Amino acid sequence: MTPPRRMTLKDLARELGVSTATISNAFNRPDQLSPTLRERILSEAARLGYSGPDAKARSLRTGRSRIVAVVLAESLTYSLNDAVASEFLSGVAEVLDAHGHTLLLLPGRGHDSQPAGSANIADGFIVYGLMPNNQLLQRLPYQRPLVSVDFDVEGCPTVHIDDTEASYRIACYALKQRPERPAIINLRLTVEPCNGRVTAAHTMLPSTSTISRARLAGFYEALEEHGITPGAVPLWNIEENTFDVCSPVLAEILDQPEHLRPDLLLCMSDRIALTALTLAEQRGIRVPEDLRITGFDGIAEGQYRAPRLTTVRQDSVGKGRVAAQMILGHLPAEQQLLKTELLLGDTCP
Amino acid sequence: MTPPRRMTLKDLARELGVSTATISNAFNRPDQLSPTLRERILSEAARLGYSGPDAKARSLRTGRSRIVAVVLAESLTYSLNDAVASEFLSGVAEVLDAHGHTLLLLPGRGHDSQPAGSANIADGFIVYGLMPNNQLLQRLPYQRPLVSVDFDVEGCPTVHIDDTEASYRIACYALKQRPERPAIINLRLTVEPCNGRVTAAHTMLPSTSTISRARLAGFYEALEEHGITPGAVPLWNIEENTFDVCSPVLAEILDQPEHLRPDLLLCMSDRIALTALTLAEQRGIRVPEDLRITGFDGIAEGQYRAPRLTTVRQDSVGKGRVAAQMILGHLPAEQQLLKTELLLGDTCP
DNA sequence: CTGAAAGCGCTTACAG
DNA sequence: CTGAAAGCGCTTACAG
Repeated sequence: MTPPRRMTLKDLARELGVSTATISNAFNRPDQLSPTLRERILSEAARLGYSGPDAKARSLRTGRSRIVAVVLAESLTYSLNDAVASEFLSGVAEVLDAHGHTLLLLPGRGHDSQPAGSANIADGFIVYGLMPNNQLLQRLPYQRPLVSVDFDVEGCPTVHIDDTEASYRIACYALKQRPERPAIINLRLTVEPCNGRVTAAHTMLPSTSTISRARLAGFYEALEEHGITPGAVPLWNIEENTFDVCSPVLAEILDQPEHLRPDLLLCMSDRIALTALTLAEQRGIRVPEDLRITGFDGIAEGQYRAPRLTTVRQDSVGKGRVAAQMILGHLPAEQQLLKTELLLGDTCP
Repeated sequence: MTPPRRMTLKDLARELGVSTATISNAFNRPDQLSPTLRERILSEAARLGYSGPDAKARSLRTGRSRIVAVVLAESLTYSLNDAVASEFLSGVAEVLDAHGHTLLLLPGRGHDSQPAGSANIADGFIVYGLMPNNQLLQRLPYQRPLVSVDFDVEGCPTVHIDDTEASYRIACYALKQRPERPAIINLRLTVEPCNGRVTAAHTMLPSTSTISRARLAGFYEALEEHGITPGAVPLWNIEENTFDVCSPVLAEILDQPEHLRPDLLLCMSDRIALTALTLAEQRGIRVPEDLRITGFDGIAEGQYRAPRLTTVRQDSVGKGRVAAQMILGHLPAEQQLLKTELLLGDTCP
C-alpha cells in the first residue's frame, strides 16, 4: 500500500515521463504545448488524483495569490448579519468572482487586535469602515494595494459617500412638514459607549472621519435652515446597529408621555428606523400620523415591507464593486464619491 | 535610493546579524529564544518595515494555511444577502476567528463551475447546501477535511436538521385550526425552473437529499393526519429565496378571487412567508384573520417585526459553529443532527 | 539558546 | 514544443 501522500506536480511528471514544466504549462499556459499532450496530461491527472498545482506553492512562486482580503470594522458575526455590510461584501464578491479572485474575510476587532498571520497572503486589502487610527492598519503588509471605504487613510484611494449632504437632504425632506418634537437617533456618536440620551457629559467623536458626525452635521444644517435650533433637539445614541441594542433605547423614547414623545425621528440607519417602526406598531402609535420616521441606508428590508421606510439610499453594493475594481487595478486608484438617492416611502410622507 | 522590494526574513536576519531560524522563532516560538533578543528582533522588524513571515511561504513550508474555505451553494451575492446563509457563515466565522483561522468564501455556482485555483490553499472545506452530485465536489482537493451541511456526501461528516420532522411539527400546529383552503409554497422543488403553480407537467427533484422534498414530506404527513388529502392542496414553487422572485408568485396567489384565495399558507422559508405578509398587508388582507401564514427558518427579520412570524427555527449559527469545529478537529467528524424549535408568532396563532 | 542546511511544490526564463 | 535548473520565503529537525 502506498502511503496516502498527496500527489505533486513532480510525481505526475515522473509518472507521465514529461518534465515538470510541461505539466505546469498544461495547467497554466495551454498555448505552450500541443492540445493532444495537454489532454493526456489533464486526463491522467484526473485519473491519478492530482487536482492541479498546489495554491500555496504557486502563490509563493508567482508572488500572487488571487485572494483579496476585506477587513471589516466590526466582528465578522456582526458584519455578516448587517444588511449594509453584507451588500457591500456582495459587491466586492461579485467583481472578484468575475475575475477569478476569491474573498478572504478578516475581522477588524478580534479576540486579539492583530490580523491573523494568514492575512498577508492577500494580494490586496479592502478596509471597510475602520477608524483611521486603528492599530490594525499599521500591521497590514506594506506595499500591497489598499483601498479604504467610508473613511480616509493617508495616501490611499478611498470610496465613500457624502454623508453630510445625504442626511441634509433627507432631513430637509422630513422638515417640510414642521415637527413639534423632532429627535435625532445617532449611531456611535460618542467616545464613551452610550445607549440612550446624549448629554453634556458625553464627548462626541472627532468630526473628521466619523460617519455619525458627518451625518449629524447634515441634520443640523437642515434644522437651522428650517428655523429649528439644533441644540434644542434631543439627541439619542445607539452603540450597535442591531435590533437587540436599538430596541431598549427606542422603547425609552416611545414610552415617554405623549406630550413629550417625539413626532419625528431622524434615524442614522435603517436598522434604527425599522426598530422604531416595529416598536411603534407594537404600541399602537400610528406611523406616519402620530410619528414620522426617516432612516439612512436604503436596505431591502425597509423597502420590502408595509409601510415602506422613507430613507436615503447609499449604494453599498456599488461601493463594494468600486473598491474591488480599484484593488484589481481596473479603476484608477483615486477618491471615489458615490451618489445617494432619496427613497420616499410611507413612514414620512 | 533602495528599490522598493519587500523585506524578507533573510534580509532582516542579515541586518540584525542573527540566523534566519532565530527570526522565525521570534515570530513563531517565543520560548526558543531570550525575551530580550525577541524584543529586539520584533522592534527592529517594525522599524525596518518587516511585517512578519510571509504567509505564502509559511503555508508552503508548514503545509497549513490556517484558512478554511466555505463553498456556498449559490452565488456569493445571493448568499451574503440571505439571512439563513449569513447566520450560518457567522457561526463559522465565530469559531474560526476564535482559533486564529480565517474564512475564504467560494461560490458554488460561478461564472465557470470550477473552483478558483486559489481554493486549494484552504486547510479544509465546509460545503453548504450544494447538491451532492455537483461537479465542484469532485474538483476539491483530495485528502483535505470536508464537512457538508444540509446534504450528504458519501463518507463525509455532515451537519443538518431533520427537515421532515420540523415541517411536520409546524404544519401540525397550523392545522389544529382547520383551514378551508390551505396552500403550500415550496422553494426549489422542481427540476424545471418554476415560479408559480406546480402542475403535473413538472418533475420534482429526487426525494433523497433535497431539502424541499424532505419538508414537503413533513407537510404531507401532517395534512394526512388531519384528514386533508395532500393531493388536493395546491402546490406553488419559487426558484430563489428573495423578495423580488417571491413577490410575483405570491401576488398571483393573493390576487385570486376571495373564495379561491388560500386561508393558510405553509411556506418553506421565512423569506417567502414575509413576502406573503407584506403583500397581504398592502392588499388589506388581514393576517391572521383572513390569512394565516407559517414560515421556516426563524430568521431575525421575522421576529423583529409586528406581527411576528409563526415559524420553525433552525439554528443556522449553530450549524456553522458545529461545521467549523468539525473542520478544526474540535468535534468528532460524524453526522450531527441539530434540533429545531417552534416559534409561535402572530401570523398563525 | 543559536546557526547551517534541506526542502515545502511550484513557475519561469533559458537553452535546445 | 520540451527539459534542466534556479529560486520564491519560509520552518524545522539537527548539531553545536
